Amino acid sequence: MVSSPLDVLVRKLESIGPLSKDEQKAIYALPLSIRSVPEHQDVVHDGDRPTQSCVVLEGFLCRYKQLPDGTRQIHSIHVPGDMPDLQSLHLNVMDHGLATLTASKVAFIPHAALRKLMSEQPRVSDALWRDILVDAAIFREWIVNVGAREAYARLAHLLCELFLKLRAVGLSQDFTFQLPITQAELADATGLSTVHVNRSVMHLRSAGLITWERGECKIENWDELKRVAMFDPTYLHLNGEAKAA
Amino acid sequence: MVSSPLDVLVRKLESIGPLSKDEQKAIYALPLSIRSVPEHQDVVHDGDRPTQSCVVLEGFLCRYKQLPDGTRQIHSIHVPGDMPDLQSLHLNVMDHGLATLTASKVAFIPHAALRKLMSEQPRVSDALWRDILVDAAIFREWIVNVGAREAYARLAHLLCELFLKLRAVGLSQDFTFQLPITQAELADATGLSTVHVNRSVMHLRSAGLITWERGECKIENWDELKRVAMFDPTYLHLNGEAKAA
DNA sequence: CGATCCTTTGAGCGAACTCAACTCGGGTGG
DNA sequence: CCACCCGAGTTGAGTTCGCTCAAAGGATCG
Repeated sequence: MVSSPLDVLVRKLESIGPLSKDEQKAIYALPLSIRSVPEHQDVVHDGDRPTQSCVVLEGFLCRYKQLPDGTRQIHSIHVPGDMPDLQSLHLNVMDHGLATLTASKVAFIPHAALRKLMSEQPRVSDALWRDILVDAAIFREWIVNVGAREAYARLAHLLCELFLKLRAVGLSQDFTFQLPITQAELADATGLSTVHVNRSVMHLRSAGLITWERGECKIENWDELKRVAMFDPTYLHLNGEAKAA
Repeated sequence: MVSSPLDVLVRKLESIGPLSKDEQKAIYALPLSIRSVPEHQDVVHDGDRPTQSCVVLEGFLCRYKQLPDGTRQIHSIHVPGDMPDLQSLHLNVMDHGLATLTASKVAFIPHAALRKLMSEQPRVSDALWRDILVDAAIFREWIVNVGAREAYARLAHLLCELFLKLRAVGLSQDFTFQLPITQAELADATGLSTVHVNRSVMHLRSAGLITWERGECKIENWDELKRVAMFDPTYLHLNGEAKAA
């Protein structure tokens, strides 16, 4: 059993659909440049024209836009295994920023190597495309989240999603996962104020749905959390085994 | 000059990047089944497993989700030239519905024919992928819209986007375009109540930014509308000529 | 020429916001 | 080793944006 920095990427892709040993090997053979990035720092800037795409190896990243009036809206949170700027392969210019939420380790892969891989390994290509499409499905659900759910349910939904994403790559046991981000960042992700995020988190705690201390979050009542979140995991398009709760 | 029902699709794809005559011919050669759909009717249901994808030829469609509590959130509005369920090519199950907002004409293309086209015409394949990626970019902007903009700016932004999308396929002259949808539908798209949409629309009118009568909308002050909307068209990834305002 | 759907307006309410202060824990330097 | 400092979390009070409920005008169409 080989161990590669890209194991987590393979696990992620396999959470959507299986890959053969050969296909996995082709992924492991990708040329990488690995970089450690401190917290709260841009990995890719809005307006950049990247020539490589990145894979999250460790830590949490987010994609965001900053409006002229100063508000920042986070529109996705990325965990190990994600490729948050894969779209730069086809869209030349970044229409948003990509930043670390926590100190992270990120692998960069030149576009040329990715294109070569995708043309030589059509099933890997399919897997990457599916990944992008699931990403888009998550965006859709986030529109629903910020547009249609009240604060309490909105927070609950975000936690449901993060939990399943992390578990799919083996980063959660017993309904427990690392959540080393601030409430202000949750606020930017949910379109709420920090104060109101705090009140909603307190409410989730007092309702016995979660605990969250020192960056570790535990879901204490998964069924009830899903219910108040109106959470339907279909949009994550996880395969069977990953889906079973 | 041939005229094909898919002209509008070619125009749409060319608004993102050019296509050769051969590539256009390959698109025109796609097998179609064209269907007229009355207003307010599902074209594809949530949970479906489509074996074909569709192209909007005439009318307005939307993608939406319905929550258990009854609220409907629209997460995209589609105009002629759009392929609103292209993702079903790679994601088997629909995680949302696709419905007409107005009486529409829709062309269905079997997945098999699309796959064949995409394998034989790599540049058409690229164009379709770019289309999907622009779609995802629009989702991201909608997250920002419902999450970070106040009602007035939110409506303004939606109008800016619709205008540019319609103009890109030749469906707008002189800042005028058909907008035959109800305020209740705008409410579902913006995460606002109908009443508040109405007040915001009235405000846009009284500020001299738009007129909107009998399904026809005219932008009276494009610069100011863009400004109040905090509208930056980068995310639409339109090519140069289409971008020029 | 009702019937119906959409828009418009009024009034009161409530969820979420802002501003501000206080707490707590961890880090840092004197 | 302790004082302090800073960022994050927490809590209170007042405000506001957007919501609900309700009803009155248009438009459109059998």
